[in-house]
Amino acid sequence: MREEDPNWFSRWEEELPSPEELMPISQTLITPDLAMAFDIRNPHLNTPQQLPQPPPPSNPLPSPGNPSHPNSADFADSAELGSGTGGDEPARTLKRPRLVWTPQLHKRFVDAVAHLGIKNAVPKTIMQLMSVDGLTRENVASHLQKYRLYLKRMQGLSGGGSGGSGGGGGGGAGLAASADPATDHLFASSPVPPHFLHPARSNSDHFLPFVPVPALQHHHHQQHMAAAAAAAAHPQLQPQYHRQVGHFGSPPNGHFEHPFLARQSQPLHRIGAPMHNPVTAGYVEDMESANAAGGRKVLTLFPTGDD
DNA sequence: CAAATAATAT
DNA sequence: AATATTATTT
Repeated sequence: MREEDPNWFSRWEEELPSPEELMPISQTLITPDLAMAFDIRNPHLNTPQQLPQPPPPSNPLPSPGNPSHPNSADFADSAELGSGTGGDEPARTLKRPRLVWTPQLHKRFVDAVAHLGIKNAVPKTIMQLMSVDGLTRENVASHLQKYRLYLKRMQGLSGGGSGGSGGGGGGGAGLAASADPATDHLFASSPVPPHFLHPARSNSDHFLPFVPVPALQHHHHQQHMAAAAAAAAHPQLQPQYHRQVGHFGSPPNGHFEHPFLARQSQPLHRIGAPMHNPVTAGYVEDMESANAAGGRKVLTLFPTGDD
């Protein structure tokens, strides 16, 4: 029932409404310059095939790496924003879009945590190991907080079973049984390493996990979200995308620079990670566990084949 | 002081 | 409910 159209990719933009269709409102409300600066475009261009992955909030290009579209420049002539308020430094109060934790992203998250061990699994380290462009420490921290609650919740109802859902949707994944559909969601989609649930005792914690974070470089290559999104979402098809880097650091002011963060490359494999427990290896590393793990049809990504 | 965690806000 | 943001602790 799925019309296989491997070419949809080459014409995905054809289905999109014309720029003029979705542009007017934004510029009516705010100045065009500002609109452009924020890259305000259609908030709901969400056909059955869109990229729900806004992790790279940097400067999403209005047009993908498809030079076949002459109108990509459009209003992008951009001179400089003399936006009344004496705009100058890029240190504007920019707000990056909410990060959406897709199953794939979460998978990477869990992988990182698993490899680090509960003890070393702190936001900063996790973030570094994930090596996902645009991911901030706060993003991870927030997610981690919720993830911990999730783990706790499960510990609470371990064993009890007591009728009810039990195996959830008949998943049979063999791993953590979900309490109920309303309680898990994302978390249920990724296999939770067993040792997460119990105080992994016999575990000679290792030394530093060695975080090979390449030095920050000052490049401002434009890479649209699709790349990063697809990359983060498709660890399997992970091509070595470029690593665009903004500047990140700690200004003497204690203020953050603009949110143009970037870090990438470095496929999370077995680095100097504490992965030795036979039982631990029960979970998969890089595959569509989200889908395979129990017939759960997650994947918020585009219809890359089936659903 | 930076980072982590807890608490709270959107 | 899912993330962000702030407050408090380490």
